[in-house]
Amino acid sequence: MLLESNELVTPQVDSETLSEHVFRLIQAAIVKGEIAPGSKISEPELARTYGISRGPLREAIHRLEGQKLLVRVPHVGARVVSLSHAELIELYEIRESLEGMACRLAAERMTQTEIDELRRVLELHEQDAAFKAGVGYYQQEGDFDFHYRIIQGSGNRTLAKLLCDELYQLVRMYRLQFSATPNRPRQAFAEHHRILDAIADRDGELAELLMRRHIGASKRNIERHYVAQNGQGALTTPSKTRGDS
Amino acid sequence: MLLESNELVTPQVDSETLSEHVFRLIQAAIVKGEIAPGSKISEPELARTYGISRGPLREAIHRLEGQKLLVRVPHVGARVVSLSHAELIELYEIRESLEGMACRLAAERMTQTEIDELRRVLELHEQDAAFKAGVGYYQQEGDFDFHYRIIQGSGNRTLAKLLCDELYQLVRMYRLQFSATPNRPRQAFAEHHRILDAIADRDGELAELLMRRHIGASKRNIERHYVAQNGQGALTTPSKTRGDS
DNA sequence: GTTGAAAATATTGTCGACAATACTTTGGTC
DNA sequence: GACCAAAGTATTGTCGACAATATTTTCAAC
Repeated sequence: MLLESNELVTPQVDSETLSEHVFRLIQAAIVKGEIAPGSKISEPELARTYGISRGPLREAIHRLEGQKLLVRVPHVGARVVSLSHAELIELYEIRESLEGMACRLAAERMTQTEIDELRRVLELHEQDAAFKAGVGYYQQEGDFDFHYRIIQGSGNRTLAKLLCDELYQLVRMYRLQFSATPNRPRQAFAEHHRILDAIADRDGELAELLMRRHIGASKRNIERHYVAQNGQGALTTPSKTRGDS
Repeated sequence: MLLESNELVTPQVDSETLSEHVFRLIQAAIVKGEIAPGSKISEPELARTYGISRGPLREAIHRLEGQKLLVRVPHVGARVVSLSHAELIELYEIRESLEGMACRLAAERMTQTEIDELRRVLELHEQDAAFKAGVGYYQQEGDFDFHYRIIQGSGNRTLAKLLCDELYQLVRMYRLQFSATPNRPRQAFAEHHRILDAIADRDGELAELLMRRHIGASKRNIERHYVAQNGQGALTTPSKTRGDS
């Protein structure tokens, strides 16, 4: 009840709509795990928390539902999504397909300077990865994310919006859990490098193939984690800020 | 069997939420072209039209925005989306990728009875296509749609929801315009047949390849239409049933 | 006649209150 | 003690009204 970690009450830019503002706030809270997966969304409580009325809040909730971050049941309420193992795999199959296509297009359409920048991003990662030597190489935010740059480089803005603005919110929710696999970071880095080479060669077909294998490897990595850890059922809280009952 | 075709005006099943109801109503109206692409959505007017208050209507609008059927500008209002030529092509690139993946998965996972049913659907289409002999072969709704069946057969429910419940609304909006291309129907039918054969052979790789080429052909068909018709700019109202050429 | 500013109008954004539905608690019966 | 029913409580769904912002109209000046 007394969790007052909110520096968020002040809508500094008031040109922005309240609904829009609270939409992004809740979105971030869900992705970061501050609101536990599967937990119920109480409209009166959230309205009090953010100091707004239920009107704009409900509009935000409906948008969040569209982004698949919430699941709503009429007359009952909304819960934060909690992907089952199967659903997470399904999500990765979609990524495999979509990012494969993005990578092919990027190989065909990226400018030379964009490719050079991408190489620099990878070098940056290498230094960072060299530090941690095995653990924690995982995609930074925005421009520093290898995948993000390629998707943008595809030139397909609709695809980019779909991947970066929508599906990736879900992906990020569950990414942290599996980042600490022994060899995976090094391997992922090597795969990134080979993808970049294919793009630099303007070999769209190969670039797509490599990207699909890259994401397929991540998928298998998740599957391995799954059989290792718990037997079945839904995945539980990726970052437990608090226990819920 | 007497059936009522006017379940629109009266929300007989009041277990359904008003917002949900009007959401589907407006969605259908947009897809059918009853509300012209690019036209402004007036909240007071729509509220009067459907006999509801602005609250639920706004919630529906926010969901529609998430489905990319509306474009909203804060403090200004919402307009029905009007895809530019480039955006329509981008949409088909996404379909190419996603339905290709779906087709591969379907080849691997569909049951034998599902495959048999799919063959029967195609035979049904052949009879119908034989009638019209060249024009008008274009995907029926739901279970009778070849693509729909394959997507469902992929076993990836997340993918199926994304394709059938969301992207396809947009696709349907613009599908009618290009249905009357001379040879395309026959060719499309032949392509469907080859895809089915690949699925029956359990050849996922080939099935994916063929599906991608199939949708790629549709894409090129659209591109051809575009250069033939108008020089540039956004596509205009697909609503009118009569084909203008 | 055109341009620009200011008033008037309309539309969107937000709120609090009420109705309808789901959930919880209470109490009674077997 | 367990199970079921009814009252009570809480939450979601809907509404009408008001505030804030955009758009249109009016009208004066050049």
